[in-house]
Amino acid sequence: MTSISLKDIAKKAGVSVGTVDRVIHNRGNVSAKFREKVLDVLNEFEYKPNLMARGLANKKNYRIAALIPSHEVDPFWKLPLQGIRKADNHIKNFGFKIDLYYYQDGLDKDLLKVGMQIFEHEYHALLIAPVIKDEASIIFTECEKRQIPYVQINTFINRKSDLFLSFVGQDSYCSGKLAAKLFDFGTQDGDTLLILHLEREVYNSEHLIQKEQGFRDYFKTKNKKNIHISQLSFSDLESEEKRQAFVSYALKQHPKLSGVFVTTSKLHYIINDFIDNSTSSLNFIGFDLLDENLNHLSNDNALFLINQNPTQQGYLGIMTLFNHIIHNATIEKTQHLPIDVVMKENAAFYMHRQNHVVEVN
Amino acid sequence: MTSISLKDIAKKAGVSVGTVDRVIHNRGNVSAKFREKVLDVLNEFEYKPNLMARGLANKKNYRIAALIPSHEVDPFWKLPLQGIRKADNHIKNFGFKIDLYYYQDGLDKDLLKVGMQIFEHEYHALLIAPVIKDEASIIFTECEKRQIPYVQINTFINRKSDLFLSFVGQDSYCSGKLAAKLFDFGTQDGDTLLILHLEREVYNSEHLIQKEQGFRDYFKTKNKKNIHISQLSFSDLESEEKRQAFVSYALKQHPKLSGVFVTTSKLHYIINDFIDNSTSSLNFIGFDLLDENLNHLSNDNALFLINQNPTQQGYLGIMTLFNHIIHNATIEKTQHLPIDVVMKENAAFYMHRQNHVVEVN
DNA sequence: TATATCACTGTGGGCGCACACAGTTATAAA
DNA sequence: TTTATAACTGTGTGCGCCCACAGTGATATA
Repeated sequence: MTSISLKDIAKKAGVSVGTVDRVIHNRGNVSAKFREKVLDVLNEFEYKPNLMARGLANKKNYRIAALIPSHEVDPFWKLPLQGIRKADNHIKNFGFKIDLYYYQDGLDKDLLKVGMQIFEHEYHALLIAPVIKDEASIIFTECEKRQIPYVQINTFINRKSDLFLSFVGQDSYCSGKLAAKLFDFGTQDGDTLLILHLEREVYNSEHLIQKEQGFRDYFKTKNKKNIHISQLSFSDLESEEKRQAFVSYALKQHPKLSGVFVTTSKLHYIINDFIDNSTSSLNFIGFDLLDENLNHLSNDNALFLINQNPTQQGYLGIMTLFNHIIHNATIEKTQHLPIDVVMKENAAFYMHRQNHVVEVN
Repeated sequence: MTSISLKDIAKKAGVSVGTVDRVIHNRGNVSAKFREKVLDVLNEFEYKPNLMARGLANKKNYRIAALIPSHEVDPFWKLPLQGIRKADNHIKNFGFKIDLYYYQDGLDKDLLKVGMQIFEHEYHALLIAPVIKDEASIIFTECEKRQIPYVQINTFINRKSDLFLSFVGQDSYCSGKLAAKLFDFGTQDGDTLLILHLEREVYNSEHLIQKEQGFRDYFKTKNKKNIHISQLSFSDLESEEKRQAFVSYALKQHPKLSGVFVTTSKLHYIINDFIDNSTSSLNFIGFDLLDENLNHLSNDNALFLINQNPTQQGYLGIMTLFNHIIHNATIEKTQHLPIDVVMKENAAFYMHRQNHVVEVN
């Protein structure tokens, strides 16, 4: 009934627990004969260490660095941070310590600068949101040189190294497709749909490109309603004047506009400008359950928000590192989170979702 | 840095660990003076027991009974079962053992008969899917007499007892509203929408009533498109002849029918009959990610499936009992799971969702 | 032969907690 | 006063594991 213990293994193999321990941890100093014997018994009885006992005895400390954009610049990053904190709580009693590093997204070279500080300390693993590809790549190279395993969240940047354990995030292409399908369902013949990137350097942001591609591809395969797709970029969100100018321009350019697909969490910046300036009614699809966006949901303005599960991204990212370190588990290189379709009617259920787990403390 | 231990508390309170232990577990035999002192120190330092040490030391065994409909009758119940199994894995090293009891839904009094078998053994808690209200109520009464705490999943039956810890499931009313909103988005002026209950004794199934009510209430508050709502029930799903007859009748009755809302997971039984017999194109909304339903999603037929998160229901239900027993945690009486809107484009992400947790073994 | 070195193996303490049991004091009864 | 009883309080053991350290032989060196 009760699972097999180290001592049991030792007895069955005719050695002491110390020897079994040495075999399990590859500490050496074990004769080939015994080593083999122990390995056999270990296998035969499918020995699984008792993690509670291990955790108790093992005073080893594992340190993880987490590098994400500051939530003071973009409130979106509060959510992954929450997930990281939750994971921290769940694993801290196994001797894990997470240090947070924030970089200013938008401030030139800040990802790189803050990232390099990490290497001034000894870390066993790194969680990173590699928003800026070029700078992140330098960090990755450094990790690989120092043999530090890492997990990417939110943004995927391909690396060949074994130290790149996993990407945790959304499937951007699919989310674009999904947005298109929703609009297709609720749009009249001959209408125009606008893809709106509210970021600089779109060409350098793989996930935005993917979303647009998915959106376009959907209508490439089926477009019975003869819907017209357009695309614009704009990033001076803080200036009301410029926003207004941009929106009037966009509306003038697209007289039959019926829907706007904003590819980031920044729909809330500009939705009112569209509503105020448009003569006809518009549908909106944006991303992420920020308070700012949710307000518009309850106002019946934005029809759909696509939830990228950012909190889960942080949580899963850390847990992936934990499982790698503790269990040496094999891990999927890509861990896609669900693409939740959120409307006024079901938003509440996505807000304070619990992670019911075995709480250790 | 490292969290505070029993011994620390003992020292600070000027007593031995035994006394602190007695206070914590309310074992009595502690003078009022010391009891208060220890309680103060406990509070001041926010003592949290180390669950690893506790788990190691505590050889106590907890037994949980789980009573759900057999998945041989309705494949839906495979999903909650999966969740229960997963939870079992996560907590078995804390000395928890789950025994499964299956009853035949539809077989008269079987819930009651199988349920009463549970009381032939000693259980610390019960998880139950109380599909049949009258029979389940007798089980609840027995639990209350024997002081066995229980959690309901899937179906909610209100009880005043403190032993009724929580209901884990969907908010049926909201899911009805959500279905209405989706149809509203994609429906033309003057169309008809049909609410379809594919069950017997609808009047006795609270969750079906709730779904219908939510659906109707949505259009009560806003019906700019002047959409007509109708309702039908049908349950002879195995007979092709009767299905055909029913569907022709339904279509004839509703010439402007554009959408069908099936309130259970049984959309797959009847969707083809509708498609084959209808001259115009129809939209469908149903429940649950059964393989049978998913096939239709990928065929572009059923537009939306609402996911009730049945696997999570099983998982959360067990974890709720676990947390109650181990942490004596206060628990929300109602734990609503998200109402996921599932389309062809995001279905895959809901299929094999992981629960990343601290795996103890 | 005595001694140092090496390769290996077993032993024991301790992680934080639960619980049985032994020890201590106060109170009531003889 | 002595004894029995009750009301406390402290001590010690073990859960399964990790790891430092103390052995034990065998072989090489002085």
